[in-house]
Amino acid sequence: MSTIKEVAELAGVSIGTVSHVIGGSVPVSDSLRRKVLAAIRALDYHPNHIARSLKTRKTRTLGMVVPDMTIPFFPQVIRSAETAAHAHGYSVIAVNSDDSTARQKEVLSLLRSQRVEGILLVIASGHGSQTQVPKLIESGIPVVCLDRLPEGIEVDSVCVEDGAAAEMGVSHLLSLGHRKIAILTGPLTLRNERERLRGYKQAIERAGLAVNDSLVWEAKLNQEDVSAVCREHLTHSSTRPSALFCTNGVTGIGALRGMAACGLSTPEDIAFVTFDELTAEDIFRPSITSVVQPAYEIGYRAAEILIERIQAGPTQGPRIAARLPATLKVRESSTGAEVVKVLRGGRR
Amino acid sequence: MSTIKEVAELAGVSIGTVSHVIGGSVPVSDSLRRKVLAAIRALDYHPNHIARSLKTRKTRTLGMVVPDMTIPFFPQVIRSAETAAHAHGYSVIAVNSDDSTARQKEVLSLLRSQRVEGILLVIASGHGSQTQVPKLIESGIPVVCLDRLPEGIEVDSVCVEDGAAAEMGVSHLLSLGHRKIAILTGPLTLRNERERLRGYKQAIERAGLAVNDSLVWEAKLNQEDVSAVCREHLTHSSTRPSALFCTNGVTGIGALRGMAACGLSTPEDIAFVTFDELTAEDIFRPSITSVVQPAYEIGYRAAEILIERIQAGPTQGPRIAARLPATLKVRESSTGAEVVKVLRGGRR
DNA sequence: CTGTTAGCGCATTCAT
DNA sequence: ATGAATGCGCTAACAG
Repeated sequence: MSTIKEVAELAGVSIGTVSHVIGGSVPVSDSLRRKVLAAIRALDYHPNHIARSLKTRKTRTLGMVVPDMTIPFFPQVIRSAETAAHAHGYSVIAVNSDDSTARQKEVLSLLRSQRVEGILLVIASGHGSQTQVPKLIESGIPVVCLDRLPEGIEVDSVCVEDGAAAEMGVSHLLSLGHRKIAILTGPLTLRNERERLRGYKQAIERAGLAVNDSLVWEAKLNQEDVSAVCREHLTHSSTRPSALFCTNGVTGIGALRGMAACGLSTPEDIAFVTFDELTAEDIFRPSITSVVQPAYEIGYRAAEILIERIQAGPTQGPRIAARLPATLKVRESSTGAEVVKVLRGGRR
Repeated sequence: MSTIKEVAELAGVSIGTVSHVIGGSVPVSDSLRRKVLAAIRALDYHPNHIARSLKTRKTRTLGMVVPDMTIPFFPQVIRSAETAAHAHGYSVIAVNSDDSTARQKEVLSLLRSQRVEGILLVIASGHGSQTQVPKLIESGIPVVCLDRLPEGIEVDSVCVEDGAAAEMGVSHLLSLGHRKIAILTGPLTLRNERERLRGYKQAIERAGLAVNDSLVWEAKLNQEDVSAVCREHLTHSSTRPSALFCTNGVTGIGALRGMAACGLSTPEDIAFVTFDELTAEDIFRPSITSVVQPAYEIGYRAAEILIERIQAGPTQGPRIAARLPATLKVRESSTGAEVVKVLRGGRR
């Protein structure tokens, strides 16, 4: 791996000149520029970003932490963040936290050591407090939280309008005549899960019904736990709800599995609506009514906000809290029919 | 962001001593170590990897290039590679090439500038030659190719036994009595697509049939093109095959869409088998018979091989070509029944 | 055991 | 327009 020095020698100029033609900021005569470019090609020279960063104190790199890239929602967000970053000359390095606060701590520390200029963070769902975040921000590394927002921490954030989105899904079930609607959430340690639960309650109460706590089910974000919780609540037909609303894709898939395990199917036995799309709904049956998040926009906006913060410097401007509307895609799991309607969530 | 110097000052020791307690290689007295540790905590000090890397010429980082993380196969591979890397003290930074050779060139150059110690590469499918790869290897950066292997280039590789896997899928259709079996491949510029096609032909010929070129369909890796190709071949019932084999998840989904657009369904009108799983097959209908790749193992092995190469130094040992067996999951799209059988691909 | 020092490769003054 | 010199933060070799 050749260095700027070798390029300079081969071109017969000083390293300063080489640096100038690479940087482009300082003018260089055409003859020298040509020689330098030739030498660069001859040596297959690739500037050492490490050294450059050490000098300039800029890495042009964003860190991104997600719980688990194999959950389909996240690759979409990462990719759009990458696109936005790229448009501003930034790269993004994405890492998994395994949805563990301990591991999240490790990767944040790693990202810090790598001197990323900002961090896009989807927090882990464990109980650990998110004290790292203010530390990061204090120390000059802007953070934008996506999707899942931490408690009581001043930080820029981008997510869907959780409450309104959930309310939209549940209202849809109510409008279909359902009165006994259960909700299956992920860990309520996550604020967005609580928000979605709030939206559910609001919809129920607006319909003049009372919230029945025995219809509020909480599960961890893994298939086993979700299925177990479902089976526990679905075995007895007396207590069974007529409809089920799931607050995310993981609980959504798990619930369908749990229902299948109980010999129940949707929409025949239980009407079903979930956050997030589970599959190619145009092909597979039952097609599932979904509250769809604007995943692409969430990632894109988050990266843009982050880069703006970076470029604005450590200004203590007001925190940005972008809330994007979700879309309700009505399919047969709720209606029983194969009609597909689309409702846009209102921006409020 | 504090530096080692500040830590040293606060602790009242030299920067050498701080470096020693961090590195752990050189013994330090307990009293000093405690002081240093306290200073580190007090300052919330995070060692600058940039500076460290510049000095040690090691980044402990692997680069990984995939065409598109939103294709479900890739996040699995990335995650397992990350797991393997982490076990050896490495991080991985994954980037998308958008399946474009031009963009791939850019990101490889970027990765090189970032001085990653090795690269896991899933090549783009365009026509561009992969001359970058030998350059990378020559210059001391080991490369392991996954999934898609470049032409005529000496490089370590890990992928599924493409030919055998395809043959297994097609043989399954033959065993069901199908005689007019079409194959829908991705770009045949990709060797693995050609290998899968070879497996198809082998199965057909072993059954004593002749390969009919009009049943070999090729499409680009995007929904529009795949659907168009399908519709073109499926509209006339006279030329319609009784079964369709798709060589990857993208053409698989696209084909199902194309079939739906022609008013055809599987398994009733056309038996269907595809590489890769398309959805949660235990829940949605039709469940699709799939040739399943060991995604986790592919990523894991690839990372292990790469790290071994890195640690072995620029030895010119023999190239490793790991070929992993696929699994055939028989479901209703081929059999019409809801039985599920599982056949393991033989390791040969 | 502890401290001192010389670069790692590069961008950037500051001269010329 | 070009070049020489400085130092970013750190590790490793060495001296004490």
